Amino acid sequence: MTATTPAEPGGRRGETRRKVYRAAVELIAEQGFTATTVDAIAERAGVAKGTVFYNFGSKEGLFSSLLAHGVGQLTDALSGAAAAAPRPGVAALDAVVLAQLRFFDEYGPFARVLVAEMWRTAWQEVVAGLREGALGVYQGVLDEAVAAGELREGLDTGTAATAIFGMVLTVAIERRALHPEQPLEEVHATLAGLIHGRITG
Amino acid sequence: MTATTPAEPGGRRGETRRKVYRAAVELIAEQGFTATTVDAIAERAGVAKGTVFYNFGSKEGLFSSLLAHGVGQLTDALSGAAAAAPRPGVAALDAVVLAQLRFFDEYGPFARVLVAEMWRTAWQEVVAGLREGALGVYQGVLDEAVAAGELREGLDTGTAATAIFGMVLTVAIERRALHPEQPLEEVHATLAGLIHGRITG
Amino acid sequence: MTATTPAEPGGRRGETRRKVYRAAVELIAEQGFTATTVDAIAERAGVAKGTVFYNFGSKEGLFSSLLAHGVGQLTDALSGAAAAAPRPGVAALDAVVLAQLRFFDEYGPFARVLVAEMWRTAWQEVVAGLREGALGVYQGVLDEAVAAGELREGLDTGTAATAIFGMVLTVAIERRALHPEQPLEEVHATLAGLIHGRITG
Amino acid sequence: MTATTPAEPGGRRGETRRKVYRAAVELIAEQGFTATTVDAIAERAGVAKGTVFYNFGSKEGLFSSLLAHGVGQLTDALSGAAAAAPRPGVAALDAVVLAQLRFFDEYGPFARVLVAEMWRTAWQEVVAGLREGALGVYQGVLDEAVAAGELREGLDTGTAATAIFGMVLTVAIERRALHPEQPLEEVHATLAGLIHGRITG
DNA sequence: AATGAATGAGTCTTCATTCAT
DNA sequence: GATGAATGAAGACTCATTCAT
Repeated sequence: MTATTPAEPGGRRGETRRKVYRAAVELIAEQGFTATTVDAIAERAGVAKGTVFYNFGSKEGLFSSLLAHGVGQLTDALSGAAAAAPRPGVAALDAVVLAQLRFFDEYGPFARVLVAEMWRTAWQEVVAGLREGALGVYQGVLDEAVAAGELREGLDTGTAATAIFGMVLTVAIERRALHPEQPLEEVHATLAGLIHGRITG
Repeated sequence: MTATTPAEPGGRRGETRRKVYRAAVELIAEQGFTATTVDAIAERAGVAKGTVFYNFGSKEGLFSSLLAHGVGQLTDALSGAAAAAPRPGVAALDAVVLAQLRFFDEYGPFARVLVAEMWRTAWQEVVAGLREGALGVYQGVLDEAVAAGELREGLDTGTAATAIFGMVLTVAIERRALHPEQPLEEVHATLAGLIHGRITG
Repeated sequence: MTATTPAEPGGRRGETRRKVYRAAVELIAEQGFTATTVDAIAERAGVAKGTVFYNFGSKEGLFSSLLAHGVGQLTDALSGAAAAAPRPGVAALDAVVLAQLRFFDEYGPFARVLVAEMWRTAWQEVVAGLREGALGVYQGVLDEAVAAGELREGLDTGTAATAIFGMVLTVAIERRALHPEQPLEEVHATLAGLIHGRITG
Repeated sequence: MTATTPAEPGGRRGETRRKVYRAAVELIAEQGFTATTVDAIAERAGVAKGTVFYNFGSKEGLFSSLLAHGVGQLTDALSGAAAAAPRPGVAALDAVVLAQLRFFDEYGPFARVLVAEMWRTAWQEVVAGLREGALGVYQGVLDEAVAAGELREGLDTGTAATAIFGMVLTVAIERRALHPEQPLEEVHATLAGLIHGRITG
């Protein structure tokens, strides 16, 4: 069994991996990837330093596994919201935006990690996963809105998906950093208004 | 200690500072702040390593000076576009968005630096400068659009400014990374359409 | 961080610590604290540079640990001599002086380190330890001599202890540097004569 | 005119040298030789860094010149006291001890510099000067005391001179550091009592 | 006589990674 | 499976010294 094989979640190893994982998420979110040392991760996890390497192979291995996991959860949250929306199109879009806001509200530190490390060439696979996952959800919803005639025919939904995702991401980070008391719904209303366009908001 | 004194731009010192500056911008943009070594900066600038410290005090000092400079230039570009717009309101907003796209098209690496390092607690002053500068331009334009009745009365223009800024920033980075051939005008049209709202775009 | 934990003396770690210790004492004694590089210590100890930091945390940490150890040994040597003296009072004082001379004869380099670094504000704890230890022995012996009527009633035994300690220290260093061939007993006789006073010597 | 030539004391150069000198003494006394940078000396002296080198050739040159100067002053103070003593012998010895205490009371920092740097192999000339000067005064006085029958015939006055000098030096430093309020006369009485010997004190 | 920008060898320190136990 | 002592390459930073002005 190699270092990168997850192993069955029940055993002693699964337990160890989980502890390391949790510690790593917390620390990297707090301080960023480079500033987080394996020493610190091991200490917070309550294991020896060697154990981290035994289980994840390398610091980068641990981190990319961690990023991929976060991206997966985000994708699940967004696609869940899209599916649960009463109607497709712009209404579903609003729901997805709200879901993204809520996700980053809960896993706020992850948003910062994502934004800070996303564009490193080392982790292009993760970005690719993000495109296929979270951005894919947005693009799907936008395509439906176009099909429903709610949005202009010929809209570049790929670019638009990136645009909305980045917009929500930035606002979510800033809210956490500068206005944590501002109600999520208020922020959501503002964003929805923006997307819906002038006056009509 | 002259490290913090800018020195007149003409002399020998000013010339050296400029060389170091240029080298640092390039390298940090290519590899990020942490991955860029002072050795590399000095080598590319064609000066001794000590010279970097003599002129900027520390790696962080160099970097924050660099960030502040970039933010200043960005602010100038945006406010120039706003002032030059034929009409205020949404038309001016479109002009500012285009200016931001162009700025990051030209100084693309800077966009990545900004997004990656912007939220470090170490550089909160820079973020503050960004708020007052670039985001301030957006907010001003939005306020005018609200006053002109082009946007919903009561819009939270602070949040909206952040949202649009983040949207453009994200799209600009992705375009450079994944679709560098895509015409800037096309991207601009997509973003403008999004902001102007459904159908109407 | 295990840097401050002494670790059991038997294991691998204890052995390493001992090697580093020995190398550091030699080198610092030869060249002084500042002039001694961690590189040199590691090389002479036959370990990697990182090992020094792994075990002692910092150069200063290594050094203060080293100083404290030396002070402890000195204190033991002096108090042992005081206890072993056939009679208390001035006779015991002579014995302690001889013990200090012998100690610095054997660990001569340590005397130079002590005298050169003793008054740095950074190591006030070590000086405090010296006061409680070595100087304490002197003061105790002097107090007994006063009580026995061998020394003037009301003598400031604190100052006197410092005086004698400094006297022996200075003489020991100079002897090593300039007259290493001079028998220790001769030096001791001179110092004892000085303390015992005029003619009577 | 070379860098080591003192130059006439009146001119512009003499003035500059004096400023640098004063700054260097203060700083080295406060922090020790190695910890004191030429930058700091120049800044406190209010001159450019290059000026220090122009006038003293090197940091070591400045320092050894400084040490030699201090040793000269100390020698003057001690020999003056010896000459002024009403009677030679032990009485003169007491006077010299008092003079040394007073000197280090006034130029306290110099005592610390002396004790910390005195034994560096680099400055053996200075130590030689100290021997010939300050220690020479002590030895002369002791020789007279022996000749007068006040001290034991055959006393090793060379070693005794070093012993008394070191004793006073150590006590002076400690007094400044730990008991600055204690009257000098009290300390002097204690030392004199010690040297005069038991009971008789 | 003085300056101060530039230098680069030399330091301490960090930290991901290895491996014997 | 897990450990933690040991490693050494790499990095930021210092500072005495030089030299063109």
